[in-house]
Amino acid sequence: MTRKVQARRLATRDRLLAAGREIILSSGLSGLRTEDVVQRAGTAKGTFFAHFVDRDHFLAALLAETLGAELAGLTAPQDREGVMRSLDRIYRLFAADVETVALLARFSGPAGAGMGLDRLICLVVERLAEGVARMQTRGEVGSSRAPEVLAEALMAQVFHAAASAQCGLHGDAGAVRARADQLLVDMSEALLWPDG
Amino acid sequence: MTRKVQARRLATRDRLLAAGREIILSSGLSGLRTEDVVQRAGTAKGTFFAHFVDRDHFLAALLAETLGAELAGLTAPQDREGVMRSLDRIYRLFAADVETVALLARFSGPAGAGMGLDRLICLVVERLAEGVARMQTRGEVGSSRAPEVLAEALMAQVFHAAASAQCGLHGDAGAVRARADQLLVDMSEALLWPDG
DNA sequence: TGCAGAAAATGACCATAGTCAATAAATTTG
DNA sequence: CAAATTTATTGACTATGGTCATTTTCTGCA
Repeated sequence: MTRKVQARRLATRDRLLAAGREIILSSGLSGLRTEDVVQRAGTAKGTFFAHFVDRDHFLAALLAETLGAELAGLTAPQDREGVMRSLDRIYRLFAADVETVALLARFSGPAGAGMGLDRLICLVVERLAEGVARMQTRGEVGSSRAPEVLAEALMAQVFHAAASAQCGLHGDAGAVRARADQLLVDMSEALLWPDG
Repeated sequence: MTRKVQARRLATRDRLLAAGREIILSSGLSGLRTEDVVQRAGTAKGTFFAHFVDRDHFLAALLAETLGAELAGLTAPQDREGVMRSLDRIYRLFAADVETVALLARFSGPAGAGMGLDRLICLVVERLAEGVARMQTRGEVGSSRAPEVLAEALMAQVFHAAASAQCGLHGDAGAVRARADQLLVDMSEALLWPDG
């Protein structure tokens, strides 16, 4: 017989996540080691993996928290400038860390691992689609394509720009970043305003 | 004083790569363990890391070989159908394996790690740009955006579709894959032919 | 209340990527 | 050619993610 989840389990999970949050604050996503997490949370190693299938799923849960908080106030963009502002905001969050890019690549697709990150991305796409749809009715964006398709295509540009921004870990990082910034603008505009 | 690279070193490198190739053939990218590689190549563990900064760089080198061979015959697409054929071909290669997607996310940007994979992607983008430029002169694609931008945006769609296709490791894999396939078509067409 | 069984937690243990001081093999130089 | 120097290789060692049989704690029920 399957019994209900005990409060103890939820408390443990929360302690693990809280520990992870603290560690990330000081060491970043890449600097998080499971050993540190369980020590800080006061649990055994095995407990960690009884709650999260692997380190990446744990990080994804934390990332979803962070991004969720940052993107909570995201509203459907109203105009050209609004779209570019929104995209840039999301892009900056995504490009913050190499691990962020890797986690998004692994978990952000449709039917993701269901740990929150995928749902968060879906939500962002929906917001963008709302904005696009509204602009389509106003004739500011071509109407021959579904707003959902355009919105997802925009997200693809954001992902790609974020990945590009992180690829240049050697060489002139500033130049690579600048190129990625510009790339996002150009690609997104090409998608929504193909005629200028 | 800096002396030239010894033939011995190149031979060792080749043995490592050859070993990796064989292993991948039977076990796939994900199944490759460095221990197996060095054993098969008849070298020590340390030698492996004296040649490749980490496992991923090694895999990237091998992946570049494979993709390079597969994409050697890629020509600039001539028309609408040609573009979609090319994109689909690249997409299928990228979506072949979870590790492939991860490696591309890490190494394929501009100023990548310089181990061949990044150059390969640049080459593919150039080919696409050629095709796009030719179609622009014929008026089959809008001319207000640089062909390089459009080409890179197309690659972003391919990356995203490939990532999406791999996200659904649980659930109905076939349905997830089908969705990713369609997504690529829709997003790419929206980019090049916004008016239908 | 106490017992059967399920859920949760444990930590010793394993797998594997990656390091580095030591050694061997080339190459230059006098 | 022998010593000096640089390049290449080695393998024992570390770091860390992840497993699993065992133990502990909780829950429902007679």
